[in-house]
Amino acid sequence: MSQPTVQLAANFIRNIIDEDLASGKHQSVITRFPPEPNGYLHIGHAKSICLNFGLAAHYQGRCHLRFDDTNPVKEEQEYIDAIKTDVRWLGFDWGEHEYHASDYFETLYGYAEKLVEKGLAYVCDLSPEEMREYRGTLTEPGRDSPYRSRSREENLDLLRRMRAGEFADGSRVLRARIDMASANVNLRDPVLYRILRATHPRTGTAWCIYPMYDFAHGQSDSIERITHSLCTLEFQDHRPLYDWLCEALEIYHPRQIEFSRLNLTYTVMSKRRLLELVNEKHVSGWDDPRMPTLSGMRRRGFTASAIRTFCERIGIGKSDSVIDLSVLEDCVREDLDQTAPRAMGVLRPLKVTLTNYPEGQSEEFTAASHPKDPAMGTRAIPFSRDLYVDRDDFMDDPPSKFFRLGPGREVRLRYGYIIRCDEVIKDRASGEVIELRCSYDPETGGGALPEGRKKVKGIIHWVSAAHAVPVEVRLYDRLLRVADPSAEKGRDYREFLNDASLEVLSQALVEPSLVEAAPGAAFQFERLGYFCVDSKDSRPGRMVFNRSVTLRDTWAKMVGD
RNA sequence: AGGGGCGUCGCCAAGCGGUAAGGCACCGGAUUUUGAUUCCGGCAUUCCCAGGUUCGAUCCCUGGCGCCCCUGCCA
Repeated sequence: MSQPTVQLAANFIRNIIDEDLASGKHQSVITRFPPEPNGYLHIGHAKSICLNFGLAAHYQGRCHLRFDDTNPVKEEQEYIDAIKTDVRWLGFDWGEHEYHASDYFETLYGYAEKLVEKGLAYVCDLSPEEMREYRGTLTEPGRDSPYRSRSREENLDLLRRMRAGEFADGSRVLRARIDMASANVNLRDPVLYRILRATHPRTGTAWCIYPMYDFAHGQSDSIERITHSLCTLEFQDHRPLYDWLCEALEIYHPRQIEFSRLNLTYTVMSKRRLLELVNEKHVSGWDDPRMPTLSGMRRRGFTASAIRTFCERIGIGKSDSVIDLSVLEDCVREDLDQTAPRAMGVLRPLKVTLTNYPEGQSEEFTAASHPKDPAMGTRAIPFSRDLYVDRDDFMDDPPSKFFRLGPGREVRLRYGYIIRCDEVIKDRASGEVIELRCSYDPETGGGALPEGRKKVKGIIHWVSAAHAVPVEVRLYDRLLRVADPSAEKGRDYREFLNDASLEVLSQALVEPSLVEAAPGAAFQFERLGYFCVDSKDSRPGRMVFNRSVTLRDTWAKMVGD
């Protein structure tokens, strides 16, 4: 697999790398994408993936895929597999460089003994509650643990027995001996190892002690000779510890650089919240098309290319940001406009009978699959007396600017004839419009416009009743009703879930050329939006289409959306 | 006086002492058998505020103000 070309806009991290290369500090660039396999990847991860792999590609270095698998109680093989699938789908290749922090458990343990031998770590018997007490607060210094002054010999003995499984879970920890009075809480003798009897997806029950993030991440970076270790802003306070450990251990010292994480309007991005949405059944799963997960977006019909473009456009910085969903949607439209074949589909069918078209007769029109790309070919569209158009394209009492059907109004059927609405049939009881009786102009087939005939402004899509394929269409909308739930102080994002985020249309009809469409295939339903065949629920006899994104709609905007 | 960050157009974001890139959004207009696409044009005399240094400051200094993160044996 070749790396996709990733355009990299200027950003402060590139500036740092340029300086490091110019000064000779580094000859090449090695980055890494370090997910914890405790959930599915989301678009925020895509930002990190594109950054890390993009930088590696740009500087002709390399990027490792490394699983930060140091907490077996939360991590699962299912997530490891899904993460690899998603990174590959996004278009990146880590080659031989797949690593796991668990690959380094033995080395990491050796580092722990080294720290003990240098008098820089000790085994502490404080309970979690006691430790919290001793830690102090943000404004008050902590106090030294009574176990802080154990001898090296005793610490080494205790550490070895911790590893050997002689102590109960949670009864002791290994701590770095730094400074209980530090203004940076992370430096108040942070825990390095805890006792935890859990089956690890890769190491099974080989270990009963596991290193903490702070004692695994930087060390793994060091082992892999990562030059620039990029992470999100919340780790800034950990950098002094990252640096302290590299110095104390006297090992290769990568540079940690932090950037701001991605937030998108109308959704949530943390794995914790996404897990909640899944567990509480607000969505159908991690790959629900409303989820900001990569698997959800893929199923929604967003392309890897669009997501890469998005990650390039939003840039990299250090200020808290919330990116407008429209940026992502624009990337999706930009990509799909070029690649998606056109087709016609009617979402909410309204019957149209052409009173002057012979019963039993039919004909075919040839339609281009793409208005600008002849190479995409054409398809045949059957036409007959009985048609369906979308209910949205008819108004009983339309304003003059409404260029569609209404009593006495003329409109062109896309690729077909101009028709005029002669009669509106309503249900006697409900008053609902149930049929339009129209007449067609035989001189106007396939877009023809006879001399002297005035052009009609409106063009609408349609399907032939006898030829159309009944399908299910799922319309998706924003997950939340508010743009930025974090701005709603003291309120839970679940209060803002959008009840209308999924609308299932079971009566939809599509043109017959779509029966062959494969799962995942994307189309533009003309005048409506981009749709793809659902990769999970679509069946040959009952196809399911997901709306990826609507087309821009200036009419909807005019009438006030 | 707890520590660490951030503050350039509605949302992102370049900019690194020489007189405010770009994208999205928004507003016009042209083309159009998708009210789509495409195409033209508009959109920060101003960079959180106040002082200072300088011939000149968004970029340097000082002092404010606002927002975010940190007290897991999570990552």
